[in-house]
Amino acid sequence: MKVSKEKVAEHRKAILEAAGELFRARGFDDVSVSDVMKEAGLTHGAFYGYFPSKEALIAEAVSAALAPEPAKPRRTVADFADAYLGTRHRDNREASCMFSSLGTEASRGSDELRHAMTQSLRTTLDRFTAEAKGKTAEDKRRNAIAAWTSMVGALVLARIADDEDLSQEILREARAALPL
Amino acid sequence: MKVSKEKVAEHRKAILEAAGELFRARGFDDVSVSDVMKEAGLTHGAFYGYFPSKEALIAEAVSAALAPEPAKPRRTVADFADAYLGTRHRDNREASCMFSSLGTEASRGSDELRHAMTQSLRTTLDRFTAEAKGKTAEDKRRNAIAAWTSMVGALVLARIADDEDLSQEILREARAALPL
DNA sequence: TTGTTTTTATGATAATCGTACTGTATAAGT
DNA sequence: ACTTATACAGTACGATTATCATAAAAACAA
Repeated sequence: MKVSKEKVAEHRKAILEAAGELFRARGFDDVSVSDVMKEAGLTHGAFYGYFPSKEALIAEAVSAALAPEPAKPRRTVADFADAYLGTRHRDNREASCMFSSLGTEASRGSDELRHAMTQSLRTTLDRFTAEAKGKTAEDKRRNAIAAWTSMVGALVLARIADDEDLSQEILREARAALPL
Repeated sequence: MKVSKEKVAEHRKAILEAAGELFRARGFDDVSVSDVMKEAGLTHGAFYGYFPSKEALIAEAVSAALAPEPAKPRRTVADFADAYLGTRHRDNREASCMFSSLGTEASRGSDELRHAMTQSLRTTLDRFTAEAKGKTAEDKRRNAIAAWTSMVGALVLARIADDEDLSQEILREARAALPL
């Protein structure tokens, strides 16, 4: 049956949100279109009225999840790093950073997906550069790159480690070493 | 037909090598058992005489690829870092580091897979600690963690970036900032 | 050497699952 | 009242994992 334009907009948003969370929690390949639609409260068949393919959904869902929320109060990079390298963020995969949850898969993804992530990468590095340690602009930029690469790598490694002590050590020491 | 014991050992090794390369190049989910067997020069049906399941293959293939080759001459960590953060390594996925090529997928993998990678992680951190900057043992360990997390993160991000300049900048600056 | 047993590779097949498409009922929008 | 657009259920098609019967060669014993 036909639904109102508001409902259509809600459904589209629900699909994107469900996809963003499920992909981060389980990866692109282990989440089916049917899983996403179920999570969004719709049936499988309705999907192709919203997106032409799963690949298109992936690109859009990641873009949507990377877009900064306008209402969000601006934190300092140091506060952001504390939260990023915390066990809460490590364990909350469905709401976590795209780079650390889907980074290696994304590098093999579509051009659209990689482009969206590259844009976000630039934004993050610029923000980090403004608050990084260093006297010259070059030093700040270098430290921003060192900080962001270490944060992403630390979260990836902390999630692989099957030893809680080692996992926490990685998060803690990576945080302490950040040139912020 | 039956084959000689030597052939069986060769076939097993070929399957593990093919799997290791294909998984790194394309990810666990986009490589089928049939793909692996074709690459190994065998047919699909023979697979289950060697491994009980694809999941078992993943764990063994990753373990095999992580095991250090005995014949390999020992490089310094600094030399290793130069090669690790080079474009050659970035572009040679099938022979590259497991953490940077399959890290986010591995974190969602089987216990066996994560355990094998954790062991390798420990070994790498110990090796880095011995050559890291720092006066105290704590400083060295912290810098080893900072270095390894940054290296893995840098390679992941450099592979996502769809802009060659940005990708190279990440590799170059991450290398320059390493506390080695 | 010769016959027997054991083991492996093959090709076919079963069972399952995923993506994408389609017809129909139904409700919104005009 | 009429047109349009959407959700649903069902289906087609292909791909994937795993199993099996058969053929064939190695391993072994006499």
